[in-house]
Amino acid sequence: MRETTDRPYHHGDLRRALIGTALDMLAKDQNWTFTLREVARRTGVSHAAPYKHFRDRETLLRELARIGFIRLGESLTGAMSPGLPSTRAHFMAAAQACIGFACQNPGLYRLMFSSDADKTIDPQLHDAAMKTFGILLDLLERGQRDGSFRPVAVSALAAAGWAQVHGLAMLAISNQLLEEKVGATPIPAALEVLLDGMCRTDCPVHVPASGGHSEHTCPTR
Amino acid sequence: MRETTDRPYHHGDLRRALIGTALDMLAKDQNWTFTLREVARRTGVSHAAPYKHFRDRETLLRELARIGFIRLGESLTGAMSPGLPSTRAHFMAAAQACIGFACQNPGLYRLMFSSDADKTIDPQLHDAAMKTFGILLDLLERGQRDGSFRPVAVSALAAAGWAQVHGLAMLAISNQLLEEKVGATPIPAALEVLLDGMCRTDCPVHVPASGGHSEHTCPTR
DNA sequence: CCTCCATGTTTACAGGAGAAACTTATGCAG
DNA sequence: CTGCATAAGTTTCTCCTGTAAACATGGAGG
Repeated sequence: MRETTDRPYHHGDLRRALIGTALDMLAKDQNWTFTLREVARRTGVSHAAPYKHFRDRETLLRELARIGFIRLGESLTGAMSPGLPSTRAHFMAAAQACIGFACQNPGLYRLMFSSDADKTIDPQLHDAAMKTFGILLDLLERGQRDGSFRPVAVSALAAAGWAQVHGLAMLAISNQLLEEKVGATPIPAALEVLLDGMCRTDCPVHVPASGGHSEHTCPTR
Repeated sequence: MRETTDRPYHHGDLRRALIGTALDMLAKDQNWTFTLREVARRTGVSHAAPYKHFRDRETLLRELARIGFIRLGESLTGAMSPGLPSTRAHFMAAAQACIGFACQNPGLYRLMFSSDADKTIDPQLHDAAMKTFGILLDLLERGQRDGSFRPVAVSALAAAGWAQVHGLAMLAISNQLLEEKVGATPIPAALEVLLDGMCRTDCPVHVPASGGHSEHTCPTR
């Protein structure tokens, strides 16, 4: 990469360079509040140059989000090493990887799930998000096949697992998981509670088929 | 309230009026991207007038977040009518109320949990957030006392429940709960799964003792 | 060699944050 | 009642952003 040396008027691959700069800034900031002009500045081009590659600021943001989903997917698959003892352990590893990704890339993570990254506008972004979500679905279906997870609708498990992980991630990066509220190790603790609800036991609980939830008999201690 | 009639130079209660206008805008927008000038404009004062009441834009945002926590708390207590059959049902009602609050006030909800509403800066905001969180804690402790919830560390239940509800809320207001991903009724379905993990059964599962396994320190900015 | 065109740059404009200086009403001392 | 200190609003200013339009440059194809 020739960076500060020549600058031959035509950058060569400005699009990629802008994305790289923006990702760098996003990797440290919280709020993806970076300004397009500063991205251009740090990339060493004029403030209007980015408009030759992205129609507007939001188009760049969506592209960043798309890359974020791809990277998150890589983190997830990387975390689920086949050596783990159970599907439950796989879920745990994937969940922690997802939260770890969020903590290491708070701005990017927030962007990915913000309404600025509107998936109804950009089909490629939508595809990337769906593909990453598919990793979770695959894991859940595998867990149901091997008897680890309860035989409820897989979409229910997906909603629960996703919401839990996303919620922990968002709370973590917003610094809301204060010890006075949720203890010293809230993330594994919360995940264990959820997994207790997802995992099969020898006394299966009700099936949340439609609206009504059946009565729970809680034996006295 | 004399609003558009006289305008006697001194508004009378501009601070409250600004907050009201901002809340109105927040109640409809998604992104609390409102500009301070527009708040002033809609309130009918000059663009610099707000600075007599709020040091800067973020100070106003924190005040809005504080009010949001108070209102959310009212929603929660209002939802837990004493007629409900079980503590589990109380939790379910409170969770749905919280998510409903978020869906009706997406901008405000997002603001409340964003890093723009930095609770380490404003003690009053911190207090309001803690007070609302206390409603959840009380519910969980009550549930443990009456035998509904498992006798694990209450902070684990709190982390799990909070993350689940917050995650569902954030996903819902970001329009991420697409049916193709999580089914038609993801919110009750996910909550039931979690509650199965929180509630006591005749075969209690393991205890996630506080000797946490993995490290997840999130760097604060 | 000349000309086209993608990719740069400069210039221009509307709008926002916030600071400083100015204006108006109000309350209080005498 | 007079006169001023002060809180609260207004005007004006500077610096910044997004984005459009006009202009420049240099490599590719005739």
